Amino acid sequence: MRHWLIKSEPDVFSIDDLEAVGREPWDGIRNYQARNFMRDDMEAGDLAIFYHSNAKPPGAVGVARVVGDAYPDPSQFDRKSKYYDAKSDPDAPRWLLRDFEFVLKFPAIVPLADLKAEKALEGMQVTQRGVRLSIMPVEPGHFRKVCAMAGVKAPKG
DNA sequence: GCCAACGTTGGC
DNA sequence: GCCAACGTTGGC
Repeated sequence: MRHWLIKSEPDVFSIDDLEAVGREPWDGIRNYQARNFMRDDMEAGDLAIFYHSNAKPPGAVGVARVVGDAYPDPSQFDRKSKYYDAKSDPDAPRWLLRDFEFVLKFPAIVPLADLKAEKALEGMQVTQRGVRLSIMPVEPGHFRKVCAMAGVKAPKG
């Protein structure tokens, strides 16, 4: 099983929103690297740290799980969507996504500043300057460490 | 709101 | 296929 980190702006879709709906298609990803992770490298059951970006403070707020297989992001064909992509061919969709389900919410946010300050998380991508991917892989040890910092037991895949 | 960093686009 | 211009991300 692999581990991931998924970013979301809480004003748009927060960990509380995921808890409320239970399961959510991760639509609107328009970056090829992030798409490739979802399409090629994720498997059902993989766990992801849910991260709030553009928040005060930004940081890790919970855990989600990959559900099911990759499939075309419907918003790319929706003319009214801000994610509409006129260049995507319905016969060969450019953007694929996965669904994520709620696993747990941390008792309190683990702020980015704390992640950066933690020696054991050295090299974790989200703490590195200039890394703007909205989906990125996380090492198993880093995943467990973030859960420990949050005061929760790392869930099993 | 600023701006550094990075990805994408498009002219050539 | 280079690279300048532009748009976006996201911390601060």
